Amino acid sequence: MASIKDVAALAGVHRSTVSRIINGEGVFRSDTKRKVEQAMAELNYRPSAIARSLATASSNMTGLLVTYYTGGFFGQMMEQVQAELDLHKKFLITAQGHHSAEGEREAIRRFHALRCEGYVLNSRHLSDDELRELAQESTPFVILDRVVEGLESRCITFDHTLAAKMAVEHLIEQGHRHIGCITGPISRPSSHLRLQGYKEALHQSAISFEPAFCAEGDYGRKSGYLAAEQLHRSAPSMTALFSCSEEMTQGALQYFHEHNVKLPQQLSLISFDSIELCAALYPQVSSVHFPISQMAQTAVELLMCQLNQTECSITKHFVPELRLRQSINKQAIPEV
Amino acid sequence: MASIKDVAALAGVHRSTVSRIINGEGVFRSDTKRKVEQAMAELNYRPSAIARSLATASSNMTGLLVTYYTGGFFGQMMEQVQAELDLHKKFLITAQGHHSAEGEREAIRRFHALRCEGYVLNSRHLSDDELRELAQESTPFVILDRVVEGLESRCITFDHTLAAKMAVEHLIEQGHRHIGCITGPISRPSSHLRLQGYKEALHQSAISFEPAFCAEGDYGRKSGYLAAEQLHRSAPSMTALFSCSEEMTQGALQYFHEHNVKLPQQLSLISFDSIELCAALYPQVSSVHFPISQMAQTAVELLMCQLNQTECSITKHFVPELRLRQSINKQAIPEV
DNA sequence: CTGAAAGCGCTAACAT
DNA sequence: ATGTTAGCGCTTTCAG
Repeated sequence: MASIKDVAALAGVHRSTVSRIINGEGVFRSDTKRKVEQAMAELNYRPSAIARSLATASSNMTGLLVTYYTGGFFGQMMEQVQAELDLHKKFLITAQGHHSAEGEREAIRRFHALRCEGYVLNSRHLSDDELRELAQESTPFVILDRVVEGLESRCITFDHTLAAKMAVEHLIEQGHRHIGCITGPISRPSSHLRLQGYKEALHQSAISFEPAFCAEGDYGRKSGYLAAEQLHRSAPSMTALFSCSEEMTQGALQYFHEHNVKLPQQLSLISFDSIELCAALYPQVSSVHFPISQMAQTAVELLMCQLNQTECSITKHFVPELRLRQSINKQAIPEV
Repeated sequence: MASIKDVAALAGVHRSTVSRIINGEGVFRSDTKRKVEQAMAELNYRPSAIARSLATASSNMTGLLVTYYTGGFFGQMMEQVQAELDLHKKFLITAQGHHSAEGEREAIRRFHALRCEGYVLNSRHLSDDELRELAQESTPFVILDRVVEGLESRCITFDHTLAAKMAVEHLIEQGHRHIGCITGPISRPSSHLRLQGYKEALHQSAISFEPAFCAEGDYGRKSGYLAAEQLHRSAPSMTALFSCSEEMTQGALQYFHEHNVKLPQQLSLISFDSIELCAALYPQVSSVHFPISQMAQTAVELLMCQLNQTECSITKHFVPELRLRQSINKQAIPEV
């Protein structure tokens, strides 16, 4: 593999001249420039990003931690982060946390070994303390979709509670009073927040919270199917349902289809949605949109500001948006 | 950031000793080892993968080219490739080709700049010639899901034609004779191969090929919806349908749901499937499975063999497998 | 068993 | 406008 030395030799100039020409620093005699460019072409020379990193003490790499590569949600994140990094001519290094604190730690170790200049962390399992500790070190990072006390300036956040509340409020406005909920795993903070929003909406309309109207899933499709089954049994009077993830919604729809529950005639449905899967279901499902793409993009922008030490006043907090589709019916409000 | 020098100084030994201890090369006095390990811990030292790359002339990085990060298909590929590379303690560098030859070229340039030791290419737009040219250079690579003449030893392949043929044959065995097809974009080789299989199956049973029974999509969901609509009009006698991608199948199902076409009562359906999306649809859709995960894993194995110059006799060719689900009905075979 | 020295490919003062 | 020199953090002979 040709190195800068070979190019210099072939062009009959010094390495540093080649380096300068590559980086467009300074002014050169046009024939020197031509000779060098010719030599580079001839040797199919590409500067080694690695050697350059070492020399400049900057790797030009950014680490992105996601839980998995599969699933549209993480795909969106990677896509956006890559696009934004491309703009800044930075390399992307991805790693998976695999739903464990140790996995996430390992990912960060990898970024560190590669001397990434900054990280975008969609961390779900590192404790707030551990994250605060990490903030003591010199590598800047941004936390995507999580609020960590003391690290507010690095957090890109979304109001999960409000989102859930808006969804359920909408159901209530349509006249529904018997509203079920398929939650995520209760152990996960985001699930907790969403359940909270469900409860708040009910409370606000003086509808009592019934455990029989809740079923816990794991955000996965299969669990949505099972949760739908459970609710079908435990809450036969249910006329509307709020599902905390698009995958679970898909599973639930599968169950309802198999058991001849017609949407929206017999049951209205609204769902959390980040990757616009809800529009792909049939019937198309109304949703509250969780704008992970924009959040991911913003995360990179914020990180770049930190890297350049520039002040930037970016919106770091995102708000939900209702997207109404075919899955909701009005319910006659019962005479009291 | 602490360097090996700092560790050496703190431990009171030479850099090279530290290096040897890190890499477990040679034998050391136990107290030297202890001192060094203590110093490393104290400084939170991690060797720089970059400096190491430069010194050893091996980056330990592998490049993976995919078209996009989104979409379950590419997610699967990345997931498997990462898993396999983890086993070999290699770093993964991903890049997107964005459905253009120039995009794919740019991705490879990036790998080259990073001095990746090898590439896994899911290339769709580079010409065979360009790939053969690339093979002249010193970096080994493996081509995932494509056959390139002259590069057979580097290709991990799948029999798309046979897959399509098996799917349609199954429909025919169930008594269907009026079978539609939603194809991928005709310009893409894989689409062409699948359409070929459809035609072969028909031909083999003496069913004539009718253009009105084919609609072209772009492998995306929306296009599946539109194709279903088109076929619904142009081929009203159709009793069974073969869809060339799972996303298009999802779109088609959406259309049929909206237009009250019952599956499998009024229409039987079979689909290509790689990420097991078909089992998530309702009704669950029968499919021919395209084992992209295993192929991706195998691609890395093959690449590692090439890197280590070891002979390995891996199965490079994969075959389709039928997965029967709820979407197919028997059709009474008409009396002739 | 450990130290000394050279070098990987590049950049960045400092000269001239 | 270009050459000289040193050095980034690590590995790898070669000594001893």
